Amino acid sequence: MTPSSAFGSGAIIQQRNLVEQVADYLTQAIISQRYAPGERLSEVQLARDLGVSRAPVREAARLLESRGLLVSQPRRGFFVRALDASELIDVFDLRLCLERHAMARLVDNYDAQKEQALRRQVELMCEVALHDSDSRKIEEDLVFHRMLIDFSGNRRLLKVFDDITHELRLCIALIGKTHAEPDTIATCHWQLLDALASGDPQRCREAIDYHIGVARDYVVQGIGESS
Amino acid sequence: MTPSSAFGSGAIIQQRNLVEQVADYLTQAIISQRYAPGERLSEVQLARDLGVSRAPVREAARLLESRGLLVSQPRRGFFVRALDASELIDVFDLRLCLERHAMARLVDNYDAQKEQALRRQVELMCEVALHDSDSRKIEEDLVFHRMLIDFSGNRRLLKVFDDITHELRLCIALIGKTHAEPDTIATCHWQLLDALASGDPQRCREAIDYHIGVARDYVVQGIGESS
DNA sequence: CGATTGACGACTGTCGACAGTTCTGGGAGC
DNA sequence: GCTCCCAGAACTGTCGACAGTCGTCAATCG
Repeated sequence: MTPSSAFGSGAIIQQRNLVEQVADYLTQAIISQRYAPGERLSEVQLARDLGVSRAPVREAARLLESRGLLVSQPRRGFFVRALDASELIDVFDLRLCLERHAMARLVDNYDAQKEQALRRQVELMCEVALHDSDSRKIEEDLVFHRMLIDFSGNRRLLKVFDDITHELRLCIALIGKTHAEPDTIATCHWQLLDALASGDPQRCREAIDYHIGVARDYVVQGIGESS
Repeated sequence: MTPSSAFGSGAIIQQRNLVEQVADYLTQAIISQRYAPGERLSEVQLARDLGVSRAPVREAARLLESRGLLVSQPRRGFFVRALDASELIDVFDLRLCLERHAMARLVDNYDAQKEQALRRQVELMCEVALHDSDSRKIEEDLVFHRMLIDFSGNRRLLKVFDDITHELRLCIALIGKTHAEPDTIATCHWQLLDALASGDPQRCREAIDYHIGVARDYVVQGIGESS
């Protein structure tokens, strides 16, 4: 958690995996919109700024490309991913696809331990919603949904979710709006837990459809306004 | 430098993207099991064999890692992905998740053009099933399912499918069994088309559940035998 | 005055090299 | 004979350099 000012201006970084560090730096820079959508990134410039060579920069950029934060054009380099409304809808539709499936699998092997873990996370989210920053709220929300998918038991599903998580953060950052009010968040997520506890697949599906639908409409509306 | 003849039919390396070529070579080598599951790949060795430097080999390996054909361990290098039964089930469960969603979306905007394209593909598959090689059959089957997802209209969904396609090929190769008989293939896929034509979401869901379920059981049974 | 072209600069794709780490095989010790 | 340890080999992570390509902008031509 040390705010590596070493990354600020040409300082030398060592010790840990350079690729990982560069990837983290780039991810943060893109999410926080220090790089504008569509902006071209120069490998040489980046390498100079970070005090490393081009090799780790290239690898990190490829990694972020696979995560959907960058796009590459042959012989032209990397560009910051620019999401239009249509792509945004697709991302949330994919998210709905994943979470719907996870809920269906989860309701079949739901137990007290999982319920307690999820319940504690929602409580944490409610707490965070009152006091902390927007980004913290978003992170805790993502943690909840990641748990949902993790508990479904399909690791491959989780991997896909982890990938789109980065895109989701970008989406949320792009529209620049906070999540809804604390009580709204609470209500939405308690509904999910109630549905799971009921053991009724149909009810689970309706709950998650509503939940992701609300989030999607919220984001789509937001991008409509900001563009 | 040394225009190695290691590339299939002595093709010249220059001209096209080296990374892409190395990735294709590696993909083929892994799918065709010229590299055993779990086998370690040496960057230096590969670069020497292909007559290129390590840089494109590394990038290609990273690409295949993101596609699930290789796994990397820090400071130890790349290893050919070894799939156990559990991971295999997860992959097919993810596939079910994607295709189920695609069917649900597709049935809402189904039209004559899409129906005709799908119908033609099934006819091609029946034709191929009679005369061609196993790999060709598998490829045409994947083309059909890719069309299904493409027609659903969600490009992001398609990207995930394209990713797991490589894993699917690996799964199928690992169990070393052919697809079922031609008439079975035909029946299964006509059922999907019939369900779509009926416009009934429930029927679509049952059809795709059955279809992928059969494929999954087939592969899981296969890997149980081979291991 | 507008379109074309050619030179300049910047950048990507690719290469070989070096340092530190991991693996391997043989010898010493028990 | 078996185990442990150490030296050499091999490998990955990282670096700087070079060549070919792409974009830019100004000079030239119609």
